[in-house]
Amino acid sequence: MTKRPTIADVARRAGVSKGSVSFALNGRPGLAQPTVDKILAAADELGWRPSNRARSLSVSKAFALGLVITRDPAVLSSDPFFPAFIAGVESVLSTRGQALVLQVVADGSEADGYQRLAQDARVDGVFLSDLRHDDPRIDLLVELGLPAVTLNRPDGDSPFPAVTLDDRPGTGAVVEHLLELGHTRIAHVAGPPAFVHATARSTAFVETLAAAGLEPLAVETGDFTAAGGIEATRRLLALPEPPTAIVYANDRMAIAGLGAAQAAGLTVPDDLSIAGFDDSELAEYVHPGLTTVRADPFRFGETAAQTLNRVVDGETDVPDVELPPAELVVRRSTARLGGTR
Amino acid sequence: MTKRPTIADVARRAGVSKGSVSFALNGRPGLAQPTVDKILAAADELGWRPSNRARSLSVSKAFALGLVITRDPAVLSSDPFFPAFIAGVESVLSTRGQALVLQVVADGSEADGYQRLAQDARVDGVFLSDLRHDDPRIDLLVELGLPAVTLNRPDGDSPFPAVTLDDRPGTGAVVEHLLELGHTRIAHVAGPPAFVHATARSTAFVETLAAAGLEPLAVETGDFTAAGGIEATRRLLALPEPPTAIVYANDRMAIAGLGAAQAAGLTVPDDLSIAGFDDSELAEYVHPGLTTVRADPFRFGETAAQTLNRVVDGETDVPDVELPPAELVVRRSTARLGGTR
DNA sequence: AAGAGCATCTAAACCGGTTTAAAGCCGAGC
DNA sequence: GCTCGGCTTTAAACCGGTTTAGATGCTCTT
Repeated sequence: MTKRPTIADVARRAGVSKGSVSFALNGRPGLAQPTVDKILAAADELGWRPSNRARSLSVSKAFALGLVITRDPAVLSSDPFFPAFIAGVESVLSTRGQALVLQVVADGSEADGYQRLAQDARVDGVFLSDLRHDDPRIDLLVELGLPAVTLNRPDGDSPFPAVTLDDRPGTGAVVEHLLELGHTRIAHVAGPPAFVHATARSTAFVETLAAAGLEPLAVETGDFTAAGGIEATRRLLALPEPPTAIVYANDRMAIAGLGAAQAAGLTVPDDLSIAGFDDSELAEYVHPGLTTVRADPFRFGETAAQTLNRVVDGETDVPDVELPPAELVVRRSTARLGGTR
Repeated sequence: MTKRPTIADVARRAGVSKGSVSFALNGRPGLAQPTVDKILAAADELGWRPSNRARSLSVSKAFALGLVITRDPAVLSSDPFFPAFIAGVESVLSTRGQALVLQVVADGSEADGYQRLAQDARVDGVFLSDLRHDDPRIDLLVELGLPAVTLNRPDGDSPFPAVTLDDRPGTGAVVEHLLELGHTRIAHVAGPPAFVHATARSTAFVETLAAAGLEPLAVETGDFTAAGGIEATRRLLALPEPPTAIVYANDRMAIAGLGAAQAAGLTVPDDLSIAGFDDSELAEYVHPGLTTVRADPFRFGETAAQTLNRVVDGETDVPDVELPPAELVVRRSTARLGGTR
């Protein structure tokens, strides 16, 4: 823990000027090869690593990306998406010497989070997750001049590239799977309609049914939490003509719904088929195993980080990236109506 | 998005020197009150906020704290601890203008994470989570000269303050609860013995039974994941004399175990009582609701951040902080042996 | 009236890099 | 022999703050 060497130490040792060291390190042309070798050797011997702080100041970059998440349990909490997404992001950042700065903000005040990250100039760009319809954060970020990448495509104009993963094929596959099993009274527990991914899932639900000439038995709006899943399920089961199958917009609501159905004396899947979305860890292990839809949040994070870095690096017209759609995972929670399958 | 004002702009506007502005901002003595007012007014009019980067460089501080987590699903994934913990940490940092830097590293190479944070001088201190017995990270951090706070108390010597939350009373309460319900054949599914909190829970389990003159029916080692919970549960149920109650070291394993028991044709709690640890979101909503133990990870994060900041601020001999122990939450997954309760 | 003492403020160095303008050196060309 | 131009290299400015040494001006002693 003696003081770390500075660029001046390296310069002195190599017998050159600070500027030359900087040039050598950054691979700038204009230095003779022997000089470069000499400098790099000296740097190596001293174990010198350029100071991020000094670099930050002189090149006006933070060498960090930011993620703002709300404290809202509907978004954060035990959502399986974020941990894996973050891991994917990190896998890219660590190779580039960048850091990930996390901002957790109170419900509804996400704007403050971006404001802080921008004002403090902590990051060079941010991930825009849990995109909403007419998301005000887009204009905010434009105003703040903070580069961004959106997770999913916003409905309005956006100057930022989008990394998208189409939820609709997965949801459609769930519905078709249920149709094949003979279900016709199918209900949906959606997420809050403010979220783009929530409505993508619910419209896919409705449209797939429509393509088969059917109408949804009911669409209840949940809030992606387990508690919301319970509530919505109870309402559905209390209908005069209850559904024989329920498609949930995420696993948390589905697992909670499974519990509610069992608590109401129903047997899943004999009396009621249940499907989720996310393929969270527990989906495989509850009883019965939950039929669900699996995406790849790690890759989502990876791709989002790469894309964001392209715009941070000054590239213009960075194209959107479309990830392979989520796919159906069939387990025991869905079965032919009224019997073992 | 015009360029942000610098301290020189403020100085010019207030008709003073840069130094004076710095003094005024930091509340240093030696400036006449009217001058201070004048400076602050000028800063306000310009909307000036001192640059973190410049400050970082000159005072040699990062104004950020770091958290390293492994990509290992046993630690991360849908663990309900981290999201809430992080939210608690943030609640402290945001008031001090600090940022939280996250490092996600591959399994087993946590050391690299701290190394990187230290070498890049990204943070002023780190949280040491998922403490292990004889945790090598402590010596590493000492060597790196990076301040830290440990979550739970390490067994060896440690120069860092510890924020602790005693898991033993909670686990003990679970066992006593089961004893009161008449159980005597009680098994435990522990976490990996390398973790301090895993062994704390299992020794509390064993000791509480011992105090009642009983021995554990069996102690299986899980890995805190749902898959591990399933495995351990199957082994226990396959015993010639299977347990009538199982105490799991966390909710994920418990919920998975619940599924395994149901899949094996058992009715919980009639045939088997099950208890978890964490009170994760789903615990309340699975069927039957999971008896578990509730801690307060948000407060844990808050306290850890405050404590770490004290050492970062240069305070010596920062005392350990003991949080109120986790408490028992009784739900329907535990019942009197062989009957409705 | 001069020096001491104090409160107030400023100039300049400093943190550790990057970048620009210019200087030094070399052989080629006339 | 001298100038020119290209290749290397350096000195110094710069990023935007903090901090220290010292300048300034004022009152108070004596």
